[in-house]
Amino acid sequence: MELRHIRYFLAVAEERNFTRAAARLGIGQPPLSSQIRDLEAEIGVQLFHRVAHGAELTEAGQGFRDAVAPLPGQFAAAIRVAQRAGRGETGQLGIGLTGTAALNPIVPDAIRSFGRAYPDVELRVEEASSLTLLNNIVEGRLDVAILRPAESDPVELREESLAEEPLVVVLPAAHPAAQDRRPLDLPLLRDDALILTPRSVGTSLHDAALAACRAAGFEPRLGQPAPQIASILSLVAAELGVSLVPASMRQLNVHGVVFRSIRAPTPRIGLAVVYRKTLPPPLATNFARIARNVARDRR
Amino acid sequence: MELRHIRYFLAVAEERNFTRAAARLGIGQPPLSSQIRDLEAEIGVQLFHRVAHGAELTEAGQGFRDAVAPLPGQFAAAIRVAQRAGRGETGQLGIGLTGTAALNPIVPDAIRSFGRAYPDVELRVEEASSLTLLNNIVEGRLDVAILRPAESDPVELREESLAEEPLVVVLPAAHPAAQDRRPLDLPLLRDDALILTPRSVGTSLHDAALAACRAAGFEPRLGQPAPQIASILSLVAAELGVSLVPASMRQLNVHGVVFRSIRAPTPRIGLAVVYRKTLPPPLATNFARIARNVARDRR
DNA sequence: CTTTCTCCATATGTCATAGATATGGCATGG
DNA sequence: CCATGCCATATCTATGACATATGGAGAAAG
Repeated sequence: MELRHIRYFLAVAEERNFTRAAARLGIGQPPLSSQIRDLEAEIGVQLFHRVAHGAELTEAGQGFRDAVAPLPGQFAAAIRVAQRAGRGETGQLGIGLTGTAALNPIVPDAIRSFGRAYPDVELRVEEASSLTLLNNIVEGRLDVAILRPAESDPVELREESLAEEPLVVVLPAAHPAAQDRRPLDLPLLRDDALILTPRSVGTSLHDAALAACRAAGFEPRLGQPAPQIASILSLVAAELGVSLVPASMRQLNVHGVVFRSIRAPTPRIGLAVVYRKTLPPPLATNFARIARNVARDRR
Repeated sequence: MELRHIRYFLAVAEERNFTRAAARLGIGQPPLSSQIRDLEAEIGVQLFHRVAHGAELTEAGQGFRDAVAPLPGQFAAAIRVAQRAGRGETGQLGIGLTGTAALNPIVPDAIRSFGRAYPDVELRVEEASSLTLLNNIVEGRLDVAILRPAESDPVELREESLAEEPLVVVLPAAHPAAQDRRPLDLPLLRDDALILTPRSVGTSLHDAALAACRAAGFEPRLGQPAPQIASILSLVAAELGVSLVPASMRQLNVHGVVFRSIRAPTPRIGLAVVYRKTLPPPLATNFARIARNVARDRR
């Protein structure tokens, strides 16, 4: 049995007339009769009484009609579902964020915009280190991520830059350089311990901070490693050292720390949206597009 | 799109492998590839990622699978519905009864048996005059009826006799013949008014009663007509006359009336199940069969 | 790095069958 | 009684579903 038989059957059931039903279906009457006869033979039950003035449903035909009437609509609905999913308007989207990326206002903006543009998409947001996120995307556990891009990121991923922001210095409130509000000369920190997350957590910020110090002409002394970005601020507040962080972390109001911008050449760090180059979920590219738009409008 | 495409799609989606899916479907791999390609072209969306080790569902494919997975089962269910209805195991059955037929114990027995044998059939029982019932059956408003058959019943109906029962006389308790318990000689009633329903309500009992009197050698005097069978007893109790009724009406305990059987040759009246000769609903023939069985077992 | 295996796509031929056309039978109605 | 409307049968055509043969590409194995 094929959908064709159902469509033909329903047409005859509605018209109560083979000839008119055939016309409506755009075929001749004999093939329609033949198809209905085949259908009846297959299910072993007569569906129509052929009477002089047309065709009447039998009891079996009525039951059959009730059972199959919704089927053509379900076929059509399935097609629409597939098309919408193909355009990336439905489904699930797993978004990954790193600790510092989540603090950049572009990120909540982008997620909010996406949620409005694709209300039928189920969002799943998780925070993890850059390396975890990149791995998850490569292996398909995650669709897209916003993070700090690094040279070492896998080549099979597409990274689209969203923004660049300056690094700023974080000092304990009691630090001698904490009172000055002017841009700070990095070499002033040459004697302080530099608190960073381990390079295994995120290469980008780690490398950017080290590179900034070296560009300023000194090799920093590394202090205690911080397990996560947010805990850098706690360690600084505890006067265990100083650190360099993206400017957007200024919005974290941690007691006992002071942020100071850095005198030119100001080191900068990027923010990028990342997804698979091959077979990207349509949702992922849609999300990336919206994130780019949000970033552009903010610039 | 045809059901075939759905079956093929679901097989590939499950096997994640065109070759195995084709084997399971009993066709070759190239035609399967071709059918899937046609399906994708029709809905304009790629459903599978063709990768080295097989085929993976795209987002669209996953949505499509969720939407179409139940369809093959629904086709099968529709076939079963039609087959059951074709065997007369489901649907509605309209049963008509005349006033006197309803009193014969065969009738409730038959309805009860049918309800047990076909629990999925929705029963609709109505009581009306023979002529109304016969008309309703001819015109399709009713499927089957149990009534007192008459020669004048439409030939396009099939009547299957269920039983015959004797007529008995109904007398007012004060009637001179009411005391005797032996079978009564009909001519004893030649001076009493005979109370009957109008011939337009039911020819059978009307004619049978008149015929019995004439066979007994007298022309009865007709009393006031009774609108329904049951009201005959009330009119007799009111001493407006006597009547002849089927023996099964004895179970009506109306105060002030006495039943007496009739001396041979005892007039008899039939009980029959009636349904259309042409295009009888399967349920109607099933009901008639059960009614015949019940009647046979009671004999 | 080459070989081999696996799997899907392409190419081509065949056959089943959906459908067209022509016609006949059977009711109903003027 | 003939005209009309409707469905069934008969026959032909052509689309397309499927089989067979082959190619190409990636992964696994040597």
